[in-house]
Amino acid sequence: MPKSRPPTIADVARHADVSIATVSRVLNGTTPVQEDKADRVRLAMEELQFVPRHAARVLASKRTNTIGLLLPEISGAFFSPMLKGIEAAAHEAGYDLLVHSTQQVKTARRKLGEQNTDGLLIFTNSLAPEELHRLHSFNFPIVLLHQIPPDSLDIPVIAIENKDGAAMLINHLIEVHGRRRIVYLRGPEGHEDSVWRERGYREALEAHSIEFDSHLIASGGFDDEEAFAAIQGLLAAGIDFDAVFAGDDDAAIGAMRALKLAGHRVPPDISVVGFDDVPFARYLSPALTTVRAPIEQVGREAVRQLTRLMDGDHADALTLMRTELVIRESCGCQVSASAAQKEFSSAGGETSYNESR
Amino acid sequence: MPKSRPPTIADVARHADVSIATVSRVLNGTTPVQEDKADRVRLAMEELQFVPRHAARVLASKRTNTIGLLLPEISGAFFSPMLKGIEAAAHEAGYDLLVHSTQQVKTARRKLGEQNTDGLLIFTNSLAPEELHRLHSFNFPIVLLHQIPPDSLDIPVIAIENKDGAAMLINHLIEVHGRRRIVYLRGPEGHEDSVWRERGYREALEAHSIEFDSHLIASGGFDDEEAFAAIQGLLAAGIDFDAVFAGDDDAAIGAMRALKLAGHRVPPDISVVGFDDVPFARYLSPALTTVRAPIEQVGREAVRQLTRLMDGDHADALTLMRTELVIRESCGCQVSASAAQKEFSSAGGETSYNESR
DNA sequence: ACGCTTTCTGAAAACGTTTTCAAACTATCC
DNA sequence: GGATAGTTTGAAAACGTTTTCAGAAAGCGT
Repeated sequence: MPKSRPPTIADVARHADVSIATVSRVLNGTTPVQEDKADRVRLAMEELQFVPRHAARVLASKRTNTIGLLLPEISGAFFSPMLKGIEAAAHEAGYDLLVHSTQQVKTARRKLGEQNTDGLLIFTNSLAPEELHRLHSFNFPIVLLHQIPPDSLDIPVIAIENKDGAAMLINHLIEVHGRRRIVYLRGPEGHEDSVWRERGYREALEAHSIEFDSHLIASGGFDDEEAFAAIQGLLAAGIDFDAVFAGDDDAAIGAMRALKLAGHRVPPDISVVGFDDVPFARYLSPALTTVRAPIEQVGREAVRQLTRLMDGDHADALTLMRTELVIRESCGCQVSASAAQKEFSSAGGETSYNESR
Repeated sequence: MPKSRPPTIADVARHADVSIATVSRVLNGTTPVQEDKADRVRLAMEELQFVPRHAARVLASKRTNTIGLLLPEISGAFFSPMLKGIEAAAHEAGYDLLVHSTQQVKTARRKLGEQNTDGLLIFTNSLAPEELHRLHSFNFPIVLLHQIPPDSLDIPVIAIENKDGAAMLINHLIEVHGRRRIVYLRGPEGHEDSVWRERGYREALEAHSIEFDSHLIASGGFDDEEAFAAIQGLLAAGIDFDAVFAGDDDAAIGAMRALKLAGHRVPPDISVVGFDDVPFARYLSPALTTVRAPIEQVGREAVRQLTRLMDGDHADALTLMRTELVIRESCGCQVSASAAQKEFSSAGGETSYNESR
């Protein structure tokens, strides 16, 4: 007997001498089935190595059991923990994960939208607003990451405390290290995180009666090369500054590099701080002072809200994840030996430090 | 007229006054259709905002247009470029990407295997050998990443030149820096990359008539914490060594940290080298000497081989990606200003350096 | 005009599940 | 003992495409 085609539910039914409906029921546990029959079915499935055909289930049940993830691009140290959180949470909730990086928005629309996914996780800038409108118009489950919905659509959002985080950083630079001319390196065009961080930056300046100086703003693109170039530009233009708040940790690297190359000492001459606390931040030298964003948690939380939506429940309109100041050395602090030891041996919080000036 | 349910191909057919078969044909371009009819169909699709239902297509056509990616876990700096390459290549080839991290192998089997995916990309250790056997037994398209198939099954493999890379590194440590007692930090249990790197390590020692000493082998787990602990263990045990070949860059970080904490200077006292050249490697201090693995390329190549297989063509049994020695400072070399400059301003190759001893 | 290809087209049969509906049993209660 | 309520069950109808098959229309050489 040639094992020609993979077994279907009908084969299982025949083999167990029940109807296909019964097989389906033990498969899904939708309706009780007599124990002996159920056992026969399970045995048959095992023997035939039956694997349900996903497409058929989807077609019949109208549930895809899949969630889609839309991203503008996969890159940076930021991405990995994020995906890890999303994948783990999706898995736990019983969903598959379809990943789409949308250099070209068009194709994404066709494949992930509506019919082919039970819900969508959408990262900043990865979908055009009109498409968002369309999906939202028929209540398709969506959760936005790091992006407030356009036109105040009521789509749930997961974001981090950018403004507060930035303000903590700037306050520290001003209050502890006496910095007053602090450069801010913006992130990519239209990136919301960057906008909020700038807002925190400005508010912190204002709270200390330091006038905002637009010469101190440059574009670092959340990218090491771009930040490098930006700082070189500032230096070449003769702009005077004593600290750099890089848009994120990647940009901080570029900034430090440019400063060192130009002969400036970081931090005694110029402080540099980042944002995110990606894994390598603590290993730079000087170790990077930054703000810790709970990236993996953001991913998990996004899935949690999305599953609520998919279950027909109500999701929180806005989930703002707490950020936490992480003092290391690049701001000018000297981390005490014990604190360093503590950070090094466990990945725990690091709050104890000594001021250097 | 209440817009109750999403439009189907039948609605489009009615709207354009053709049969559903014709709609299907213009959708897929399988058979020529008269221009005017085709236009009517396209118009109707546009007006009705028709989106083909993936599940129905899959069911009818028996092609899922999806490839699955199986990983043991999502983590480390290594992962991001890899996924980037895979996603991009899959996208270009017209496939969707389903990502599964397989802490629990069972579920993965059900959802990704055979029927629900056109092909599978399988990363080291993420699938049990018997399952591999089963899939292979009916010619299911599979490509293995960083893992030689068990029992010499003829499943295509993408791997990197681990042995040569490791040997280059060790040769450099011996020949240029006169190191002779070189620690090797193994990766996770059963990780093939680690095995090959160790082989390169041993061969390089042998080529220089240095006897292999098992005391110099420890387990670093491709992980910064584990490597940290391993080096501390070695130090505590009073093992004498003058260099550390960490299993990968993450482990190198941990090693450097442990050494510094114990008061050893890296590199004058002890050289440390890594493997992979993840993005942050150049930013450590001392900047990490390592071997560059073309991670993103590995991902792209894997997809390329897999698509061949899925098209029924023959794939290359083994694709070995070249690795490249990247000399920086942690081995003891002093990168010249111009070389550093070059590396810093472009991400290009960095081969020029000065020896320090 | 007449057959003979060639090109397009529509009806209808898959594809493999879930779900609805009603029927067939089994208890349970008076 | 009979009626009623509650379980389990199977037949058959979706689900929305692709694909096969045969027929209609159109071109073309004579």
